Amino acid sequence: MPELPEIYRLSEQMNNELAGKTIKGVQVLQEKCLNMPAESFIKILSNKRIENATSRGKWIVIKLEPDYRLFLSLGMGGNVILHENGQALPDKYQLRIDFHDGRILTVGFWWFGYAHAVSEKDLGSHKMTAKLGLTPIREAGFSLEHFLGLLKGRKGSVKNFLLNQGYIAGIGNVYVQDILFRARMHPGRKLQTLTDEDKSLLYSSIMETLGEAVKLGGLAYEKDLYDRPGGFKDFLVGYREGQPCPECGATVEKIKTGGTASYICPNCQGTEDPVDY
Amino acid sequence: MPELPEIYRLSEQMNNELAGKTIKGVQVLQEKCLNMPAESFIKILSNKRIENATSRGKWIVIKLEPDYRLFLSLGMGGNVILHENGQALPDKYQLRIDFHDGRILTVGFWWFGYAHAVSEKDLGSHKMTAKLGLTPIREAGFSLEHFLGLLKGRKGSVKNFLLNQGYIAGIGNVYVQDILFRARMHPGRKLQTLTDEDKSLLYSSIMETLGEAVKLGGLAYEKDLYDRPGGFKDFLVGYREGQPCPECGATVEKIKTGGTASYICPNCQGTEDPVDY
DNA sequence: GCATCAAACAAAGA
DNA sequence: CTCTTTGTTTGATG
Repeated sequence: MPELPEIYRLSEQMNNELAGKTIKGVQVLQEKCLNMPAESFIKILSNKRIENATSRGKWIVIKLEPDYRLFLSLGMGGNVILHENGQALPDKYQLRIDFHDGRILTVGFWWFGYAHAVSEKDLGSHKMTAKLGLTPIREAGFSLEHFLGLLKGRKGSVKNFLLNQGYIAGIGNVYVQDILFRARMHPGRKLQTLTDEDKSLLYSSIMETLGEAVKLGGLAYEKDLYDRPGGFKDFLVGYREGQPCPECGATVEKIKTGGTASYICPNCQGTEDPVDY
Repeated sequence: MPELPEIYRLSEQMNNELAGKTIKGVQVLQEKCLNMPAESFIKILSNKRIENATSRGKWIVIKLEPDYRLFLSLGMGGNVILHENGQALPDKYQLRIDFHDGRILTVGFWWFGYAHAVSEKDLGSHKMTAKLGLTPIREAGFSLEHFLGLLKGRKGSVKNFLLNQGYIAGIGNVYVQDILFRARMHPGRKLQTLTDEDKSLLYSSIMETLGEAVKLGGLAYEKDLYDRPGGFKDFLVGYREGQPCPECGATVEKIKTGGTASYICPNCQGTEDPVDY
């Protein structure tokens, strides 16, 4: 489950290593992760020069000259690894891209991922990326003002809001746990009950949680372009079921919130709302 | 997504089979589809004699003697099946009603459905059924005059009007497609732009589309009380994206109209209004 | 009061 | 650990 920090790191590394390089060949081992037949996909990528690599939310975006973008999503988990000339490849991967300098990029995911090639003129109709919100940390436009605007008149629970990629791109069920804890909010807290102070606090929680994770290079159990782990491993409450809350010592609980699991301190986050999931 | 024709057929079959029968026992497998605790629900239904079964819009209405009604809604899809003595039951269902003659009724839905028991004196406060409009075909009161009265002074799009159960009960996102095509109207067409002729045409389209579907026993992919499919499968434009319009041969398009999808012939229905969804 | 919009709801399938 | 799709109802907002 790579989220914003992991994808950010990968895209930065890819930009450093691959900008200016030209694709020599492409091998597709799982056609259904594409948005077109493998043949067309290979034809589009082959001999294209990479202009740059960046990210939007949980998507890696690779600009191919002159007018295509390659969107990569690792779905619920996976990796993108750059292999030096002669270095062994992983046992399993879905996509392999060879460069003229002999280096090889492999893209693998263990459940569902996508590799979509989209022309500039079709960007608007690429459903999965056309309507993404801004990416915190990465895009300066994600300001407190912007955030308050997003919340205006919005209903539903704060957790569903944070996970909705159309509002904010890049938060998944991992980082959302600590964001909510930092803001001392129950995941089921209704947006309409948030005070201005709550909203500012939530904004800072997002920026701090993601900012720190980006600085640390993402999660310790996710790998970067060089197959090295990140440095973020000390969750506040996320995935710490049964362990003490770092703030008050109460036991962290795992609860079901709609379709997803949530980890909360029932003391610090539990008093807010009469919402029973 | 059973709509008027499917629900009509089911209620007729239930009336034929179950009127006069007495409920022996009730099993609730999903309490949240009820409007009360399972215990109360079971107590109300048990040993009640069924007076008759009928339908209103998308609701099956079962009258229990002396003063209760059981309302069933199948939500986005489901089935009501009557099992003869000893016949195997489905793998999954939410509600099971046993009769003294050994037959068993199972009610199952794959998303959200309701089984609400309401006393005669509380009918007015049962929000989901209290303010339903008339049911075309089933209720003779749904005349051209009545229909014109409904439209008087009303604003908004013709599709939203047709789907509003408070005006007309029983039309959903399936049948509305062909009703609009038959009337040669774009779903976003504003009611205020309709001429008298348009309104009559729309009325006939409703009566013809639903009338034919009722005659054919509803949709071919929905099952009746005996687990048999209906005979309606030849949509004019509904769910025929990419196929030729039966009238002019133009390619049927799938478009977003507010929250729902619409299937239209851009040639036959597209010229009417400058409404862009 | 009415039209519009967004959200919730469950589960499967990618 | 993901995201989309599906149809209906409801509750907030203008």
